[in-house]
Amino acid sequence: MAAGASIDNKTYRIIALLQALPRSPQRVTSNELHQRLVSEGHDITRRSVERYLKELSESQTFGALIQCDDTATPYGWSVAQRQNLSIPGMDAQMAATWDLVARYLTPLMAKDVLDKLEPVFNEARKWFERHRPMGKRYWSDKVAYVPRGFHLEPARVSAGIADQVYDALYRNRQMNIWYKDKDEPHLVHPYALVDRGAVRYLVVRFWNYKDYRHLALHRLRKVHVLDDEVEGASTFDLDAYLQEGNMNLPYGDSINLVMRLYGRAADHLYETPVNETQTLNEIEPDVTELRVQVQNTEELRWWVLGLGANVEVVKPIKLRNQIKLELGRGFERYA
Amino acid sequence: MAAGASIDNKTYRIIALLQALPRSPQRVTSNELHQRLVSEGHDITRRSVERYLKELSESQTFGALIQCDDTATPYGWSVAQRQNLSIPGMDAQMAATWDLVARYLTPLMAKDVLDKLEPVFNEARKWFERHRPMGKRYWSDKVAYVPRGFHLEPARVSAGIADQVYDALYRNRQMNIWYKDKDEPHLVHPYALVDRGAVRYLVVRFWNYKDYRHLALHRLRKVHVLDDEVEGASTFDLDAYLQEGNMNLPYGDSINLVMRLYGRAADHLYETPVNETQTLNEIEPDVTELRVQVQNTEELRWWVLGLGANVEVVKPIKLRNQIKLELGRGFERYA
DNA sequence: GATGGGGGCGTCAGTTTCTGTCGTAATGAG
DNA sequence: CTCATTACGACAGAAACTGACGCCCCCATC
Repeated sequence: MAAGASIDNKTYRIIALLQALPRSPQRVTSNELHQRLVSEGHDITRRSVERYLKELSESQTFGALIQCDDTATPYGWSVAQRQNLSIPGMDAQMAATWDLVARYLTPLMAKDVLDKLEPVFNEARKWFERHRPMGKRYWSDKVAYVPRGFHLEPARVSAGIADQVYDALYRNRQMNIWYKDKDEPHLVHPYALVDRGAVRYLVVRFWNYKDYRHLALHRLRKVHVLDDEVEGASTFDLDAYLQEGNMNLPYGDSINLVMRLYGRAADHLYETPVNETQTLNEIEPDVTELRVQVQNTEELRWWVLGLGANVEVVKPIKLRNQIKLELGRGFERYA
Repeated sequence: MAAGASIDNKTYRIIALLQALPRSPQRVTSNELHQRLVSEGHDITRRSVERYLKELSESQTFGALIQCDDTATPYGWSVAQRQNLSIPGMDAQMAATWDLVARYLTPLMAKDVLDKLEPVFNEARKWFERHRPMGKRYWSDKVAYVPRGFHLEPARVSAGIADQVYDALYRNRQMNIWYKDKDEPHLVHPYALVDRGAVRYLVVRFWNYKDYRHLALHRLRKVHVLDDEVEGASTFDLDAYLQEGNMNLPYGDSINLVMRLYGRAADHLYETPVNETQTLNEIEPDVTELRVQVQNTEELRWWVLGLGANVEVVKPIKLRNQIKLELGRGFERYA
């Protein structure tokens, strides 16, 4: 057949094989790989798979990429940690972008998630090393990323815990968890994960209970994924759940904010508006009026308070009074 | 030769070929590709390169990946935008991670940078579609990312501008720039890029001037990269430059902050500390004392002010007075 | 309008490479 | 100990790949 023909060819088989390989420390036997390729439509014998694997692992191009654990039979094949190969290859733009992404994410993301991206960052780094312009500065010495906002350290999640939680969540599996310093495990049904940057919360139902609970991921000491399915996984609606205000998330009512900004406080809003509904009017010298439709959230109050004496909330009256009260009580602390 | 043997084989040649292909809209001719492969040590005729390209572009596996512009001779070959192929392939973990990364970065990064990552995000998305569990929810319906902090829209940079600026910066090339509404171009030497999340600044020296200036990237209307080298590119030290306080960046003196937190305000600091020097003591019921060594920056003041009436700065006295003054002046606005 | 260089592509035959099959030795589980 | 499974060497037929050549077309230059 003409259609199948393109697939039955060493090159395509090898690509398929490489793509079927799992990342270490997972591994597969040649037998499993063979079955997988066959099920994908490749007409191939197991012997060939074995031959490919051996050849690839000894080749220059893939030698570092492919690992074989031959301490036990059957051998276990995998792709080395931290290694990656992309098509198309890196170029200056891409490498620079990954470099930047790494910097953006480092202060933000939990380390265990970041580790998953390591292979790609590594690929970019290797590109830089290979193309290092002689006697010149690295690209990374030319770009600085200094995020705004005060930085708190992300909570640390024990190694391996996150992997298993994600797996259970993905496959809709119940889990046994060891939480905090409790000794006995609890059986839970996981429904969703809410990432707040520094802390991740797992939305679960404990065995036998009806209500949803939130577990901070970094408080899990140990996890055991079971084979039993989560009950009602398909009917749980995360968006709705959050909108109902179940996690104190910044989903507030929509309000029409009117605020006066003094001095140069309004400058940055010209370039980085709150959102597309924003309008700015200079109502008198050095006083700019901001009108914008926003969610009335805890986050908004932080922002307004953080601007200190440079702003004055005009409307809504309720928010105005809240801010006024907060500033007043804050000032009293120092009396 | 045994060493060269592994490279002289269709599979490896094709991998090398694929990696040598640039991302659209850049493109290469078969001739250039041939030369490149030869220079990498592959012993191959141009005819074979042509054959490979044709075959690949018609194949099932790479058909979507490889593009050929045959409107003019010589043909221009490239990898399609938004397409990617990784080895090893995606798995649930990876796909989930990319999904998350995309969500982290979307509110944070400029769109033009994010577009560069699109191929990888796309690969992850395709994985989800292919492995969609029947009748079940998508992974993305199970994970929410709700970053803390108030969100402002990143400034928009015109298409193509950023690419050229990055290119000039990388290759140490002078540029002609059209800034704001000025009609004539200016000749500048670019030295570095400082990314503040919402806004990116280019550190340059104008032709003939000694001092460094900062240009907001989104204010550039047009850019033309020249072939002349930047003067003194290798001696410019970005870190030192920033430390000198040249950009109002949050590099402040190191201070020993002592602060009282009332009510539940201290709770989150137990899980997400400011940094490793932090200590927390409950000095009386509902009053926790925080001691930590931090940089005394604008960012810190925002954070403290944002916490409103729940905190009281004890030391240093100078900061205490600043905050007190700010709260007092803020409160007066509402009188 | 002629001309020439370069590029794309069809063809072909020799050679290389690849593949399935089979056999053997080794390994590990029961 | 036995048996199933695995890794791997060998081989011959089949498939594919390759380089060489030549033709035609396009475009730039004269």
